[in-house]
Amino acid sequence: MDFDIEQFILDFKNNCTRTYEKNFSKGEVITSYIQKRHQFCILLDGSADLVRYDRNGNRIIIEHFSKNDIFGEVFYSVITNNELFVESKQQSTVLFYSYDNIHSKCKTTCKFHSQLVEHFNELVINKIIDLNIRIELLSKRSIREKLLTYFNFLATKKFNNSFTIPFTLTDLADYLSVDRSAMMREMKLLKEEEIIIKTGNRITLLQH
Amino acid sequence: MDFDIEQFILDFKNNCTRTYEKNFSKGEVITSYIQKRHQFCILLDGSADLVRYDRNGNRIIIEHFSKNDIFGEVFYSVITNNELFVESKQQSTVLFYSYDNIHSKCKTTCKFHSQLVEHFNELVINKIIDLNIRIELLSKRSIREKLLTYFNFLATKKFNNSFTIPFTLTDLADYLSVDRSAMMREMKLLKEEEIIIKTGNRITLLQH
DNA sequence: TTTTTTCCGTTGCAATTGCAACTATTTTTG
DNA sequence: CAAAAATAGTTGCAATTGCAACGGAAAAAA
Repeated sequence: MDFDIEQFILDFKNNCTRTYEKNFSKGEVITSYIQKRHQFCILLDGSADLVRYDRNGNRIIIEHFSKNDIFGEVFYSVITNNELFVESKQQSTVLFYSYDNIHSKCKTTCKFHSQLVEHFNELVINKIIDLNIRIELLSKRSIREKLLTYFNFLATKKFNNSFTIPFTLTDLADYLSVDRSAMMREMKLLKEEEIIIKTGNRITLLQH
Repeated sequence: MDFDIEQFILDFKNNCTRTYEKNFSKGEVITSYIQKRHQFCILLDGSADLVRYDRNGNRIIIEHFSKNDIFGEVFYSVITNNELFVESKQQSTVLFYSYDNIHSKCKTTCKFHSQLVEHFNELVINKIIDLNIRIELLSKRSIREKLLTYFNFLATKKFNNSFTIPFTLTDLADYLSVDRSAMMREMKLLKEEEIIIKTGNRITLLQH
């Protein structure tokens, strides 16, 4: 993101009358995308997942949100038959913002809203990048490839071959859309073949 | 799309000096997303696929484009390690447009460019919807589910239980990221179990 | 600090899938 | 039109994966 998101949020909280803050504890549903709410949310603190449950009861994690991430139905409108939820993964604080039309400026002199209109494209394009990463992961044909692609992605992001998985392993399986036990089996093999070192959620990628 | 894309393209071709048209025959690469080109393309006629080849030589079809679809690296920037290509699937005509900064208006009185800035959000949000559909498909755990989800999607789009697959079956397998022969086997089972009727590329979904 | 719940780690087994290797059919091209 | 290329359709077999069902460790709640 090219602009200062921290300052952006501060301006937002101080200047916009259409916002409110709310706390959520672990497991609570922050919002759902069943009908249009003309609202979006900024995660001020904590973490949350965008999830879907399909007819077979499988849970799919579409995206993982952490501090300062923005989510709202503008990014997901008219997608699927299934219902989408954002679930809090821990004690989280969320800033809600309601709008009539996201692309038109507030009548009032709301500094935040002008900034929003200005930077909306950036926000959206960041979403697109996230979605494309997810497609790349899901399009891999084996669990091994999915894991290694994801690990490589995390390593690149951190500029380090050691990193911490931002999910529980159970959630990682849902994110990669594979069976958890099968994923654990594959991780075990990756360890045995000395392709990775794994200590809990900390992974080190070894050069082959 | 809320605005008249046909009129939009017409204005574009007639008024903007930064455009040129080019024809492509089947199999030709229209553009690649290896480096930034500050350019995007409108498919005036024909069809094309956005594809990626991974290290194992698997081809993955990310998106399928038909008449009037817009594509360009603004939608895919900074995604992956792999190279992305747009390949023409048949005799196609493409309108190229180069820009310095997609969000700033032309210095000249280019009607097209103002329209573009105005409608860019819509275009991008349509992209997001496509990407989400693809994620939904890829996140299904079995070939059967992927096929049925895709078929349901096509049926919904056409308001009809009968529809034509806009891919060759070989390409459909790449789009769903599954082995072609395994997909064919699954289709055969779906026919035998009288869940679908299949005549070439024409599918009818039967109510269970 | 117990108790409860969630998460991790494992394994046998059956089902699904990918791979390879064909033939048949359709489409394209010289 | 004939030859070549692409696509469709099959099948056996091996590898991978999902499912189910555990026990143990860790984290959260009481």
